[in-house]
Amino acid sequence: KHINTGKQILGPVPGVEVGDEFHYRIELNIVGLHHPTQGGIDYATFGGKMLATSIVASGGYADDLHNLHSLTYTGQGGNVMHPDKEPEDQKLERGNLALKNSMPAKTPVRMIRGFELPDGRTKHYIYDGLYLVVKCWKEMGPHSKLVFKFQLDRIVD
Amino acid sequence: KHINTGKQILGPVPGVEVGDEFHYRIELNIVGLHHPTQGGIDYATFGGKMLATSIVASGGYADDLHNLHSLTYTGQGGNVMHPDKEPEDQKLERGNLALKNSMPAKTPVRMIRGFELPDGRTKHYIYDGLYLVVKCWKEMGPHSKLVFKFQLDRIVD
DNA sequence: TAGACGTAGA
DNA sequence: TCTACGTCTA
Repeated sequence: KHINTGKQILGPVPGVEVGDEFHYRIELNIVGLHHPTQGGIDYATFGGKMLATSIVASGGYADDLHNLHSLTYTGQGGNVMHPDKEPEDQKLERGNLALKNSMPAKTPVRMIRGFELPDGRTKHYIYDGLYLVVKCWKEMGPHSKLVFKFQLDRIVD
Repeated sequence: KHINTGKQILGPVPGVEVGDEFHYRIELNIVGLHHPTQGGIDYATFGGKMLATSIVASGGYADDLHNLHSLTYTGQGGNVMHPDKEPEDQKLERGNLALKNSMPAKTPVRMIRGFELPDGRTKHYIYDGLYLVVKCWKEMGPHSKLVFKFQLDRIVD
């Protein structure tokens, strides 16, 4: 199997097929599918432009899984994951900025879906192929703070 | 290689040899050497008595590595690892209690040593064999709070 | 539900 | 130095 070179790439990762299953986030890093061990959005700069390379949708945020080929992904930040901290507006930076740039650039984003096993406590991850960001907008979250939303549709050959 | 059955055992783990090297804490869990993914002291109840099964010495606390066959291990708790929180006396509970019980019980404790690679940021782990708790005491830590100390010596055949 | 000698990347 | 859709056990 392909071993992560540390270099960021857009599109498919050699040696990883759609449907491949992983047990831990660190495995996604090792094979080069998705580098952050906790962060949901991976990105890098290509030709001076920050673009998203992959996202993990594992239920941490209020994503909307329309069907097997389209979903709405929630941006990061704003203390959404920290109920004890003060909620804030999400900012157009880091992963959020990268996902926004990926829309006009029409660059592919690797999708990894996290899911709970029947035991109800173990989580696994499946590589679900390439998607495009087709829409992005801001909306009011449950705490009356701004949250970014990104619609991604599967790339159909 | 042996796969973790979830069951706690005292002494050697089948399939793991002294000197075996691991890249991640989760690997120690998978092979059954040491179950907590962050905690330094693993323990379980055997015949109604809580005993330590393994410890990881990776530099997080102020341990004292006398030589390759003996070291002083610092107990857990007291917010030692949380410089932003208020320091407290460590309590004789959980891992600390298990290590204390292991001394009169003379039961073996698996030792895993963590060390930084030459790159100065990556950490690996080596299984260093079986030790006995030969001494335990309390002392005043740098914040004038009580800290537990445990001296462990390698079991020599 | 919360604590724990975690990890990688910006 | 800090953030991040972690991961395990009690």
